[in-house]
Amino acid sequence: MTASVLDSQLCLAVYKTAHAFTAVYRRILEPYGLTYPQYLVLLTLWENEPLTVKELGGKVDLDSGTLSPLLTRLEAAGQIVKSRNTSDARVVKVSLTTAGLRLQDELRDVPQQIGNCAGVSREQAKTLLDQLQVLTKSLRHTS
Amino acid sequence: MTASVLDSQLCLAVYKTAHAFTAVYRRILEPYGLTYPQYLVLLTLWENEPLTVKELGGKVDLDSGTLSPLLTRLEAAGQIVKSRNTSDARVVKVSLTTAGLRLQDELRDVPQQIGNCAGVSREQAKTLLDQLQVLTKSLRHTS
DNA sequence: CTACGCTAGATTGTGCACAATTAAGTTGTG
DNA sequence: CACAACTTAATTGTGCACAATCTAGCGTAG
Repeated sequence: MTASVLDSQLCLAVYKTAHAFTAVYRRILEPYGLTYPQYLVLLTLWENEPLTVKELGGKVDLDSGTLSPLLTRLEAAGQIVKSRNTSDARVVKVSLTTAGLRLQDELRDVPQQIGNCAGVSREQAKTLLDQLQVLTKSLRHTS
Repeated sequence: MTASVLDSQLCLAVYKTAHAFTAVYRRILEPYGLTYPQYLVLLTLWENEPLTVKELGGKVDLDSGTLSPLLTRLEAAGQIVKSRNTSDARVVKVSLTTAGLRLQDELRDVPQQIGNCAGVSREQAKTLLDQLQVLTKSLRHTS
């Protein structure tokens, strides 16, 4: 087997692992009416609220085409509020509502639940994480 | 840092690596009018043609809700043909057209190109692959 | 033969990903 | 001031992911 075929398999494996992860998140988050990307956005806001759409997009690696409708849904669900900046009307500021803040506490056990399902040791997780970050950097650099 | 937070980061890393990979595939496959999932379907057919929709779905891990429209697009693009089985009219057989077969040769360098972009050694790729497969199995088992 | 249950695919509806375009607002320069 | 260049978000269009439902066809028990 050549190295390149291995790389193709690697892509497929990453692809399938990502789906397996989101399936687990879906099961856990479904009772709260959240998807994994929405949860990611909330995680980011819990740490850094408030953020502009652009800042948020930079942190979660999503552009306005994905983020705009996602934020609209989160706002409709009552978790966040969008407001135009007064000094620069191009900028939209995203803040948490009381309900959105409360979710942080309600979802505090999610990482633990994910950890249980992943079932890898701390050392394995760290190693895997490092390798994936190197790989991602390499893929981004050449594309 | 707790192990569970590490697992959350691991999910995010997998998620980002998957996107980085598909971005590379997108760039490579775009001249051929193909997406990564479409390429996966063709890869499978090049090895096993003809296949039923169900067999194909089992191999690429996609259900009919995703596969049906994808196959419709591949058929519209002239790469495949769908035909009802005569003995059991519920079954749809998916075959390659001459153009679809020719693509196998035109795309023979794709794994090599992916390998160049990934830039990992054969040993690293193998290790990573194994770890991801174990992780995926664990995630599927518990969800 | 009829009815029930099962299977294969297709369809519908919601949401994400992303390229391309648009709209609105801001800033710098003549 | 006028206006071109740039920035921020939103919108549009295509395609994937997946749950839920629907339809058609098959097979068997009664």
